[in-house]
Amino acid sequence: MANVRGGDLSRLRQLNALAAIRALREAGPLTLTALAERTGLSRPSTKEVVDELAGLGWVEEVPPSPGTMGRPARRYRFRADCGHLVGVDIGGHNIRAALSDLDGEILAETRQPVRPDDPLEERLAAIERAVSGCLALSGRAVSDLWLVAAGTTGVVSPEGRVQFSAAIPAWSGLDLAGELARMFPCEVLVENDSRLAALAEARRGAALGARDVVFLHVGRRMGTGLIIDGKVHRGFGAAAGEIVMLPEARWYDAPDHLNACAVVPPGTPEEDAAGFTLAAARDGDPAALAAVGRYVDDLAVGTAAMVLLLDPQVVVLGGGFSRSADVLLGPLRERLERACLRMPEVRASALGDECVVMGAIDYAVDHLDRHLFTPDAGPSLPLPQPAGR
Amino acid sequence: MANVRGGDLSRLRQLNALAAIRALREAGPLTLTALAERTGLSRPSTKEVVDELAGLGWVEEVPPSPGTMGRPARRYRFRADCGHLVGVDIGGHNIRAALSDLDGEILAETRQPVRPDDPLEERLAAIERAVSGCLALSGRAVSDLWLVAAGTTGVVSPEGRVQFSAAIPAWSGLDLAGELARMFPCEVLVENDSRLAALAEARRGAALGARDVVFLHVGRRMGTGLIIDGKVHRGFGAAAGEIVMLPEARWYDAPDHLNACAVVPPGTPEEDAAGFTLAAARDGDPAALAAVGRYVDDLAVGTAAMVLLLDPQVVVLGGGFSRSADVLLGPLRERLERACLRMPEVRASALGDECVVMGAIDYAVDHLDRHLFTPDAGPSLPLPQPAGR
DNA sequence: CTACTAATGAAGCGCTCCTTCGTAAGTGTG
DNA sequence: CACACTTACGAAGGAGCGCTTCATTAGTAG
Repeated sequence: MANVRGGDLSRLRQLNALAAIRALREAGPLTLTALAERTGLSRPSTKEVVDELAGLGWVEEVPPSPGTMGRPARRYRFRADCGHLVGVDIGGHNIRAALSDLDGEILAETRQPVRPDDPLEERLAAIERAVSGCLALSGRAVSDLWLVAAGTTGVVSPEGRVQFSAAIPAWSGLDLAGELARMFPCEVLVENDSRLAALAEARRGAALGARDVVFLHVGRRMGTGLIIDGKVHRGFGAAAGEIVMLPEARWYDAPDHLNACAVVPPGTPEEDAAGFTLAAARDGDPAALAAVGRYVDDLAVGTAAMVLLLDPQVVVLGGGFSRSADVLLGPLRERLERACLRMPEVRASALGDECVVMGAIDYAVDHLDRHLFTPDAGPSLPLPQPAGR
Repeated sequence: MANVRGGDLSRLRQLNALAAIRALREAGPLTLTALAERTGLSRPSTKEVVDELAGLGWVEEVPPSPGTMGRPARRYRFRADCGHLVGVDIGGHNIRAALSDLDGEILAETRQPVRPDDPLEERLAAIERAVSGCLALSGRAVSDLWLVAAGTTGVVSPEGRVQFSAAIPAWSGLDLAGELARMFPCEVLVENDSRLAALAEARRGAALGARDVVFLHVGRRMGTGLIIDGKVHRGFGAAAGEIVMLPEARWYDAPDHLNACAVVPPGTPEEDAAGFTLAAARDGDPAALAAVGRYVDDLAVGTAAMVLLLDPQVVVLGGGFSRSADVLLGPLRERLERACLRMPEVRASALGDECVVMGAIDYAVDHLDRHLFTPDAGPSLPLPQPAGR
């Protein structure tokens, strides 16, 4: 049982202000009458609340909608642009950054190519370049940032330290949250990239609206992200989703089936091999199809374990190989049908390469919602003084 | 974003009344001053709130604690006895029922032996007998019941229908929630028994305080229950936790290792066989120890899958075989150490056979808390008119 | 019996929301 | 272009809730 605190009149006002903000964020610009209806307050009270919020910079008036009967009503909107969020995707070959407003609307995006064996400093510098790029593109200063959320490969500790990363050797052991906190004068969040990808698919992608989602990162490396009851599931030690480590789930070596296919030209670097097999399978090549079959056989084992255990509404196929989702989805569904008690929907990622950045943004938005716009949780309004414009 | 409703003064009073109730439930009898401190209200306001709650029957005065300096303060307590809950455990061989007050404090318990192949009517009658027994023992009438929560083996649909039960043949397809609703004039909840057992262990058993818990039901049949973020995880179609169905998890046939051991006397009925092996293993019999080793080998595979996937704080070993936890825990820990990224605590059930009934009670308490004692969720106070005494 | 301690109860104040009503600012029609 | 109609605005008056203050009461300690 969490909060036992009661409150006085000012608390009631705060509650009503929060309700007004939530209503405006959900339904866009609203007239006083419409807002009063949604919040359940009377019009005069609504007016007072809105005036107060306008004074604080959270809300502003927009021109009335023309062509209506009667006296035109003043309309107000939530100023999603009074603060900004940055999401970063730290991958082996690319650093992506995106800047959004408080509603998670993307305002700018950048990409910085890097190499897996780049030294630590170079990669950190690339992160800084990527974010600076976003700020420049959108005409904002670093002081406009309220929150930076980063997703990275590897196991991330609850405190934001990278415990171990197979994809980025120099990354293991790094206090990523600390480095980012040194870089940016605002709060910093760090999460595992697959978990953020899962969140993005659940919030705006292939699993829109679902509260229980399993995200499969299929590619040269395998990974998973779980959304449970609408929230990212981290686990007690932030190590959830690491089913790849279980030999019996047959995930770790699964991509080898695609690499070892006869259709791959000799001498192809390992990182490009699977692409040939998947392409050939799409064209109907029997050897490639067989290889894909063996790959999906393995993929389905770990996936079935997750589906049986969690009974998600949707399974989303993401990661590099999901570009070949047309080749993979059918066989995967077929095997899951046989193995699962209740067949979930199985869909391809709708966000592709943007998945992790989007997820980082959504994660930041969630954090804000919870800490700023939810009663009984944290300091509540009014905190980060929204800029005067 | 859930609730967008604001509220007026009466809402504030409701919030404060709820805060007072929660404080009293958490900390037992409190004086006005103590309650005022906890709720953050002033003393006069607290008085008014308490008076109102006393009028409604939610709260009552208790004698002041003697031997204090100054004028003795009046003390108040939450009347946990103003409503009652029943939990039922519907197993193959036993029907257990328990009656508790609104705080989940057990007031009476009964057990009715049944047989797996009993006809439907007989089993339903046994449920009714078990509950009547509790009512008689505690001197309550069926009209005092606010909520009945039942746990049953098998897959239970979100609506409370038993989809399939291997342990109780006649049970499959039954609209259990409907049957119970016909039996009792109050709200009825139905859940899978392993999930309720998991909840009990997380609330008052071996995993007390943990928010992410994996409960393993080890016995003649295998099952699991998941507590995620403090709540029972059902999954979208209420089919979560059915990892037994996955051949690769090697759970379904795992008990056979114990049944097939040489130490089991020939002619032993299958349901008693494992007991001999576990007992012999405790005495150090090499053949039995080897059989237990093979059993745990299999058990550990599915368990490792769950631990890797969910990263729980605690894994609880429950079910019939958990009476031999001393024999099982060591080998299981050893195998998990090797397989898992972060080793969870592995503990034996603290509640034993009472696990499911307790869980049913806890589930009912949770339901009440959410619907009655939490702001912004459901009808809120005052609803089921608490009895006058 | 007196001093001290701590809770009680009543009175007065301020804040927030509500309802009501007259006024203002548009559109549509003759 | 004036009028009726529609819809929103703004001010005024009233009720409910929580706060602070202070005299009073009911105990214990010496």
